[in-house]
Amino acid sequence: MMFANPLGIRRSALTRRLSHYLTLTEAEDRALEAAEERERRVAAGEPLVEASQPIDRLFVVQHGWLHSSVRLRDGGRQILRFHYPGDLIGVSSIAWSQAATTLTAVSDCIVSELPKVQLGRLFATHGRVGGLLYAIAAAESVAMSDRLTAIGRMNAIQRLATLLLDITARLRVTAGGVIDTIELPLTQADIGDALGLTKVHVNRTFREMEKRGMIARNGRRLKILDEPGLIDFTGFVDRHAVIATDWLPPLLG
Amino acid sequence: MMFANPLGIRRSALTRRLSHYLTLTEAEDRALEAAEERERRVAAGEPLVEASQPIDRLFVVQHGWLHSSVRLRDGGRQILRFHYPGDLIGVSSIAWSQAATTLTAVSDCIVSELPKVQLGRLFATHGRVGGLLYAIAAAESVAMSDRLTAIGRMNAIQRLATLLLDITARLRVTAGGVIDTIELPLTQADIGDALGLTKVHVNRTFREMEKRGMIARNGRRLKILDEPGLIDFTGFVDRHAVIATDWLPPLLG
DNA sequence: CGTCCATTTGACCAAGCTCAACCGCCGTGG
DNA sequence: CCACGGCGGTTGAGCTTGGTCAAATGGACG
Repeated sequence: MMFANPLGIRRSALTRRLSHYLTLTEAEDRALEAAEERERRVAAGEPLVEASQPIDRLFVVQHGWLHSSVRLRDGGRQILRFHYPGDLIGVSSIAWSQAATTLTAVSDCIVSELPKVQLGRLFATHGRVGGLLYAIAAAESVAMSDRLTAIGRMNAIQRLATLLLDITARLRVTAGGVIDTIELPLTQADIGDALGLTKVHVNRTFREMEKRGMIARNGRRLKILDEPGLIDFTGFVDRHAVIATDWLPPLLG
Repeated sequence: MMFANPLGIRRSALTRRLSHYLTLTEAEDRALEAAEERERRVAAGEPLVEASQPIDRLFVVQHGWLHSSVRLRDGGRQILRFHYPGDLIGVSSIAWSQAATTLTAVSDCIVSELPKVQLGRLFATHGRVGGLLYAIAAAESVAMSDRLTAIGRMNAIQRLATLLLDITARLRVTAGGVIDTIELPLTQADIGDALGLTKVHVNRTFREMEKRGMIARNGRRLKILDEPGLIDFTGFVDRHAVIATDWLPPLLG
């Protein structure tokens, strides 16, 4: 838990995110907060969990960015997803007792621990919350399908454009307001590993997008100049803004 | 439900698959069977659901193969996943009220319908089953990460090899026994759309694998000649064989 | 026997990769 | 205070993998 919690004040980023989608009962809120244990800090670039390491807990991102990745035999790397505040991460360890992916901090991070056993308890006693977690997992799975589609069937410019649009859309969920400028803590090598491109080609693609007036860069600050145009160009769909919860049953007694 | 169910006889493929991972109580078993509604047949090549079509239910594959895919602006297609008996599909409709992907029968199929509302009820009343569904979703998400990695960072031979290994591994869950020969109902164009390759290059890659003695083909019957070799060659990991359930709480009451 | 569709093959093309060098910024140590 | 080293970004030259276009083959089925 974050600490003794007079409802509404300084809750876990997970609880805050969930109540963004669904009004939680006091009991559900308390159960969620109680499931989380001590916090950990991870400095930018440091690993939180290494692939194939035994693990019995998940993590909730409270602050900062991380990514999950895998290393290949030949030294290559694929970045699978980025994780933002409010995300429940390390989910692959639910299905097995070892981590399937490496979790690495992109910026300085704060995460809190959520033991699998606590999650199991949560599913058993607050099934509605379980259902909501399932829905969020489904949405994230679709977001990953979008990345798969981009890598499988789009050229470099479209891949990069969808990534930038996706990051912006996800940040808006947490930040609330209207954002069109983002501070990218990623290196071009990171972006390449996420998009299935080399860092050299990521660089050329960035410059090409600038030349075409799609984006403007200033250091790692990046501004999307024509978002509707990019959305049309890539067929991007925002998977983060809304999630249906109408199918969850009304509160039990 | 399939029909009135004296436990153990002719249950839904979903119930059978779940009990492969976890011993279900009689109540859980009954609730699962009751959640499913009428069955539908879909002929090979026919769509079951079209992307962006409004939908309020999921489907359980009872028999046959399907795939989920998206179409691109330029006419291209990306196949995201294949679905086999025992799979709960159309999960993207949980997060929204319309389908995110198109579901198409690869072979002649039987599916049964599972309304979202029933799923919600299942989560609320049988949280342990909800947790198991969550674990399976997590495993499938990792399997999709593997495909992402293959498309993003591997060459054509490795991509095709991992796909063949993955299909074989998944079929073993349902079929039980030791399989090294599979009947592929997919065209080479389908395989290309799943791997981010053109059908022409899929063909060349198949021939190259034959030439190297990795596989043997006879019509659409395909035999993997050196499975350990291929596993080593690709770094393949079987994501289907086992799923941890130890974190789920013991039965309530 | 003809039609349709999947598979196969060839010739040529191009997006993105590799290798290599260079730049610019920043933190560190002398 | 400045020199040095390292990392990320930038750019060029040449190459490779896989794409494109087009045509031929072959099997299944009415």
